Amino acid sequence: MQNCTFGQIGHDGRVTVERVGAELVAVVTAVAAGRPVVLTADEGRHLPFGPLRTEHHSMQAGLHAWVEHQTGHRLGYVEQLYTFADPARATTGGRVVSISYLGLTNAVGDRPGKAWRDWYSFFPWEDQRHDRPGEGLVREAIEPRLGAWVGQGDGTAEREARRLRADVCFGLGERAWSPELVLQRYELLYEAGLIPESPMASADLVVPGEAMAGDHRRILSTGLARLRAKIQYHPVVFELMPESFTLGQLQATVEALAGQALHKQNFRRLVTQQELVEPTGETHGETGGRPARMYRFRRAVLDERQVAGTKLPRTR
Amino acid sequence: MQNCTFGQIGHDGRVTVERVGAELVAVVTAVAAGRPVVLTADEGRHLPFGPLRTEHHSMQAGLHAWVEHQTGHRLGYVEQLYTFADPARATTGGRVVSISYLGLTNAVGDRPGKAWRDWYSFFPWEDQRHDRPGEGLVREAIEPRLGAWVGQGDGTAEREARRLRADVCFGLGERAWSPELVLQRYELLYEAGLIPESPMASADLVVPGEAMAGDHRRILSTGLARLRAKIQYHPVVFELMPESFTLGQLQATVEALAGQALHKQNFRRLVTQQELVEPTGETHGETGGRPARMYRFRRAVLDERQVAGTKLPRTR
DNA sequence: ATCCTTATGCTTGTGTTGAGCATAGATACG
DNA sequence: CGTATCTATGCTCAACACAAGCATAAGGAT
Repeated sequence: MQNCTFGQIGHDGRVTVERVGAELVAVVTAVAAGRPVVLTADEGRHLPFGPLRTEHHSMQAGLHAWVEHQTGHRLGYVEQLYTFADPARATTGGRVVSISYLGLTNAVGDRPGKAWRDWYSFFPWEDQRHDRPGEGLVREAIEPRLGAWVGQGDGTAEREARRLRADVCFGLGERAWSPELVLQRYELLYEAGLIPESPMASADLVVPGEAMAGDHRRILSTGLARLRAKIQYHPVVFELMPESFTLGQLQATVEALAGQALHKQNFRRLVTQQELVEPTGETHGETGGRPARMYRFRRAVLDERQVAGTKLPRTR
Repeated sequence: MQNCTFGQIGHDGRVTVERVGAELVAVVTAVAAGRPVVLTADEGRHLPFGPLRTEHHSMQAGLHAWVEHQTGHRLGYVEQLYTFADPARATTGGRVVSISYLGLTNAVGDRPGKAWRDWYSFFPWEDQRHDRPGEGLVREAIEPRLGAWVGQGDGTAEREARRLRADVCFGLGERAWSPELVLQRYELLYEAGLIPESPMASADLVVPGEAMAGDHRRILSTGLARLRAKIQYHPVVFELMPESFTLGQLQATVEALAGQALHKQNFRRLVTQQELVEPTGETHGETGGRPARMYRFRRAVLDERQVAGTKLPRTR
């Protein structure tokens, strides 16, 4: 008889599987007028979530159907994020497994009880588009408080480790800011007690940014991190764009996600050179400058290559 | 009252969560003497799996404890792969959610009932280390059979799409072979009926490679794909290495994972230049050539940067 | 007419990467 | 002992990718 389980096996050789609750959590995002937004419920306190139901053919299908019903818009892209087994609920007998998904759509349709909220109202420090080097929330509010946390470490080695971690996460000292470290930054602030959800938090030291119930802000940060990483090697940005758009709008969308300003000329070269888009022939002249050409996404690239992304040319 | 579920809510406002079975599946790999191996059970028919149990503090902890108990070796690295809701079992009332993990260790210890199997006994076409261009299993067995599958498509458009997909997955025509498309290749072969697990399979057309029970070979291919992708941007290879090693051994390990031969001088330059390793001062002269210097992994890089990988310099 | 704005094209310097040549230090064999 | 052979290691060079900036085009506002 096989002996291949993590736990014990019943006498008949069949595996005894504990029954747990299963729920789906969705991080649905869109970009509207240069603002990245996420679908929330309960006045922004929750991400949309709900039980996995038997009639869902697959989990992805369930999420698709549900979001399209709720928002009236097609989900262009769905990807599984992570599965959490909430330890807090494990001991109370009713263990729950949360399976989280990232979904992208290109239009925001409102429904009662749901609201699109700006990403950066939950993570204000992640938006560095308008910060000058050496200014902004990180320098003014976060760096000094993390400095205090570093100083509270036990012993030199512990303080050194804390200093290094803070520097890497927030691009302090001579280090560069890495947009995709969203989750690591959230976890660091959590451990340092600078987040309201943290058990170690003291109200007067908390960093700006709206809290969410349970671990939903943590799940949201996982979603942002994944999306920021993904746009660098897979053309998912286009799921957030309308059918036709200007390169300026495309860049504004990428900048909204990355939280960083990009070098315009290099961004254009990258996009056009990779043949990710083709001109529609029309132009767009609403901006009070030279009218921009309109483009559409060449969906064929999704078949032609498995790797093709919107890399990020650095600053400005 | 909030209205934020995928399904219905009870009268008290609490969410009714369906109870499902939860099981953990492990893809545990090591590299021994240049062969990448995976831990299997039941004569290679299964990956190790078992129920999620209440006493597991977290799922990762459960996997760690379990594998260390089974193999006697420390798991250096554990990462969640994917969560599957097996649709086949959904309708029979006993829905099961499978949460799969990738684990890496640097030593193979045997226990009764478990066996380390070569990756490439399950996916022979993924090992191209010794193939010359234009030869090997892909050219001889897979390309012609996929050609037939392409020809069976309905209409020109469908045949074109099939041709494109086959070319991208297997690097046919002028396209390059992408090591990390392991899952896509498995799925293509499955759909084309060239895999024994497939319902469309005909015994005489099946491609070489051992089958596994259920979807375990699919889960395994997910693990390989993740690992091949990960070594390019994160220094996980070192979890598979002993404490000290030569650059030649390191290269052999990476080649075993990638299934491709690498350019030796460039590989060395990449590793040393990134300061991933430091010399121990000892040398190793078992190979009948100039003795190689021994190195150890600089664990500090894991803290210093979040991004640091073993990129793959191309062929030979 | 002048200035401001946005869009778009082109150039230049730097760093990364693929590929190959050359040398060093050991063993095997006549 | 000399030579062939093997692996390890160091170095060079050309092609390419990328960051950064300059220059020009085409519209609106005053």
